Amino acid sequence: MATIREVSRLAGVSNATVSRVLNGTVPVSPEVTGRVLAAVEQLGYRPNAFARGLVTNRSGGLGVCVNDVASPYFGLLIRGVEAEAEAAGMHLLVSSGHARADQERAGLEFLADRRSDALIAHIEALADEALVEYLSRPTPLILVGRKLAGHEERCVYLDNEVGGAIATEHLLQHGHTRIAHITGPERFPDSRARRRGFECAMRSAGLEPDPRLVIEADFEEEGGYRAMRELLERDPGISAVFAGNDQMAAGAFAALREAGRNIPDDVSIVGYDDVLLARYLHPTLTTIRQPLEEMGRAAARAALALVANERTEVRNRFEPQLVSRQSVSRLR
Amino acid sequence: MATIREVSRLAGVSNATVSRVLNGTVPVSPEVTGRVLAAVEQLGYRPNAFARGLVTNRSGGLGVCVNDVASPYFGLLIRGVEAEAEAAGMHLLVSSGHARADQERAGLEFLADRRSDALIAHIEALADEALVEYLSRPTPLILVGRKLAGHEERCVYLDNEVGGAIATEHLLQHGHTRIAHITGPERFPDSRARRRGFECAMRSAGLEPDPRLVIEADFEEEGGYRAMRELLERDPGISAVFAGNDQMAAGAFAALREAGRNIPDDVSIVGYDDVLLARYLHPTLTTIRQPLEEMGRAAARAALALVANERTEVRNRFEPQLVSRQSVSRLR
DNA sequence: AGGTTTTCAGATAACGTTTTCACGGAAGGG
DNA sequence: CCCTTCCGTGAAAACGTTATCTGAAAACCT
Repeated sequence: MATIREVSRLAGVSNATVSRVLNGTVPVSPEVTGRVLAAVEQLGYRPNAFARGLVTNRSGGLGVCVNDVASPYFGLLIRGVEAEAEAAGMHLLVSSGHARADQERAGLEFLADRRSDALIAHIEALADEALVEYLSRPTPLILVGRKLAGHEERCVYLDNEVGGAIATEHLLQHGHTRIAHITGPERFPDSRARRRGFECAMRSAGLEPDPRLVIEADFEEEGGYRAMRELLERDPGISAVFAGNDQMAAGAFAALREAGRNIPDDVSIVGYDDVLLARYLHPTLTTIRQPLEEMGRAAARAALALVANERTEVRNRFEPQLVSRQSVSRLR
Repeated sequence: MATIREVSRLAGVSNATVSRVLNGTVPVSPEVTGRVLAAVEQLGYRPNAFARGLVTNRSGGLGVCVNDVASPYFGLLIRGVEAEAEAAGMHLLVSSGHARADQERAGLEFLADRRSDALIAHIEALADEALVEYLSRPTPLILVGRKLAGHEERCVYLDNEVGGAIATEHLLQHGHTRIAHITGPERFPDSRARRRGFECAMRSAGLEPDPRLVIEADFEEEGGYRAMRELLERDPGISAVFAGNDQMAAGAFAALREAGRNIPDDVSIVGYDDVLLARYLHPTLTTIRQPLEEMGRAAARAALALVANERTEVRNRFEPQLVSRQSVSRLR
């Protein structure tokens, strides 16, 4: 690979001048600029990112730490981040935390060590205190999908309690009262918030949520399937289900069909997230939309602002929104 | 951030010794090792990746260029790459090409400039000649989902023509003869190969494929929906459809349902890819499985072998496989 | 015991940029 | 026309590692 020195020799100038032409930091005469550009072209010169980073202390990289790159949920999030990063001429470094504290920790340190200019992380396992400590480290960190009290400006989040309540109210409004709830893993703050929303909405309607109708699953299709079977056994009279995410709702679909129940005539279902598959299910799934792509963009903008040390105003708080499709009907 | 010099001063040794302890390149006495490690710990020292890269010319990064990080297809691929990279202590740089030649080019150069140790790319728009040229560049490149004649060892691919044929034969075996085909964009080699497989299988069965029953769409749900409507108009007597990917099959589902056709009793459908949603559709989708995650792993292993200059034997060629579910039935 | 090898650790030279400082010449002001 | 300001350029000093080259002491032979 050609170096900046070779370019400078060929152009008959100093390496400093080549640097100036390429970065546009200081005006250089048109004549010299032309010679430099020609030499760059001729040698196919590409600046060495390591050397540049060593002196500027910038990598142009945005670190992203999520659970699983292949899940539709994170796919959308990353797409948003990527769009914003690309527009800013930055690239993405990704790392998976797999929702395990040690791996999340390793992922964050890994990305920071590689000198990401900033980090965006969807952390599920690490405790609040640990995260607060990370917030004070030199690499700017934006948390998405989580709200840290006292650090809201560093978080891009959505009120899952409100989302859980909206989902539940939608079912209540359709006349349902025996409503079951399939939650995500207890250890995820999101799961707990959605559950609180569910319980709160039930109580507001004068109904005491039956603990036997709340069952924990794993945010996966298979878990939703098993949970639904268990629920039908516990109470065959269930007329509606609020699933903690769309994948579990899809599993519940399968279990209900297997039990000969029609959706939505016998049992209504509301999901959560509005990932792609919600529109592919049959009947299409009524769900709570999280504007994931937009949240990814917002997180990226916030991160980039921190890097540039700008006081850009970004949107931190997003609202869950009901997307009404075909999986809910009025109780007969 | 603490530097290696500060660590060396605190430990009362030279910076070279600290480097040796940390990298284990040369034996160092236990006593000195202990002092160094203690100093590292005390200062919270983290080696500077830029400085290290500058001298080793390694970044520990694996560049990945795909169309769209959020699509289920690429999600699986990336998951495979990521698993293998993580095991090797490398991290992922990702960039989107959006299936446009200029962006694919920009993505590859971007990643190479950032000194990825190797690149893995799913290139759809760039021509073969351009790719061959990239193969000769200093950064090792592995192509996935594409076979470059004469460079098979640098490609991880699947025979889409065989896949297209398998799908079609499956429908033929169920007695169907009026079979339509919804292809992906003509400009994608994969689309063309699947189509060739379709036509080949038809001819082998003594049927001349009707060009009016082959229609081009965009690999998206919406495109599949429109294509299916158009097909029904052209020939209401179609009894089976081979869709170029699962998303378009899902779109076709919607169009068929809208037209009052039952799947699979009135119309049978076969998809392609076996992404997550194939199992969520109702009825579940019979499709051609591409072992994407495994292909991602193979590509990563091949790339890592190139970096290490090893002659590791990796699997280049994968076989498409029929996954029989509920969307195909015997012609009545 | 004397010489030779081995072992461990220090000094220092890269690596390829950006940036600071200095300097000569041109332009501008009185 | 001289003095000052400004502009464009070059020389050289970082930036923080790893790796090479020495050197001193310790261990090993005969």
